[in-house]
Amino acid sequence: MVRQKKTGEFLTEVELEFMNVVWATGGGTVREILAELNKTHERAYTSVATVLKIMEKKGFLVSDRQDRSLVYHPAVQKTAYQKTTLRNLSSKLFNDTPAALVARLVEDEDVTNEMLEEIKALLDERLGEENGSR
Amino acid sequence: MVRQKKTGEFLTEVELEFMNVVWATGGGTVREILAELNKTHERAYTSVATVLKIMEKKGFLVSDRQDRSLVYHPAVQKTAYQKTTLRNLSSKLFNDTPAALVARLVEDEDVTNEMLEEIKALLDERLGEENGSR
DNA sequence: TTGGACTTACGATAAGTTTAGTAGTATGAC
DNA sequence: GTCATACTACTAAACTTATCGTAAGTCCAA
Repeated sequence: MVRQKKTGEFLTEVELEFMNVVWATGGGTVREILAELNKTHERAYTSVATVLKIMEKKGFLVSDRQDRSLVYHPAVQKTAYQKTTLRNLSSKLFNDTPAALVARLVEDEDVTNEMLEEIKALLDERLGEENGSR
Repeated sequence: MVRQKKTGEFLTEVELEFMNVVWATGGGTVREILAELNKTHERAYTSVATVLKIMEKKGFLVSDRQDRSLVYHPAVQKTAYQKTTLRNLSSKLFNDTPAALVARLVEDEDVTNEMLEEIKALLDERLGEENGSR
């Protein structure tokens, strides 16, 4: 039987690595993105160029031409992607209950009390906001 | 160049679907797992058998033989897998700051105030626990 | 003006994913 | 004993991912 996986909804491992660079820097030429990536992991120029092209086709990047070079920019905001990813994770692995997700996060010994307080502050902020607005 | 992706650390889309059945039921024969899966998505018997075998090789499942049939069981607890997944997500997409993750979660309009209160309660529980224990 | 340097486009390759067919083996009914 | 049944093992096909090489075009300098 023929497959037909709906592709491109989420970033692959490598694509995410690329995207993090683009998000952090705001984008740039293949050469510039390559330079940034190679700080942690050597890759050939053409490898980077190919992946960037694929990412554009998938809608994660846009490009415009400056001189002879393509300049890539994010087409999706990091916050938006974080949101869809969390929503997906919540639905696929946490039964659509975000509280369960946070519960697991909170269980992690490596999460410090400071972090927890920080998280609590965020919740209070949102809760207070809601009450104040109605 | 040869690729050598470190495979099997995380479940694929389909594997996660399978694993959710195994976690929910505690496991069973290919026939039983197939029956459960086919409630939402028709698949051939051999497709299911193949994926289960791969998952065993990857270490997500164990099997023992009962009569002629293989009976599969989870080799990894759901909570443990949730934890590694969250840790990975936090590191790759949230700069290793779980608070940022929760911030994005809390922003989601579909997360109700009840859920938020529930989350807050979890935090208080863990924070109180820590204080009491030292 | 020609040759190097740089660029993108395209193709190749190897491995992983997802689906399912076929073969071979064992069991139980008749 | 033989035949249908049911199971696993093996194979394969189509597609995605990740890597990189080669070709072809453009531009600048000697």
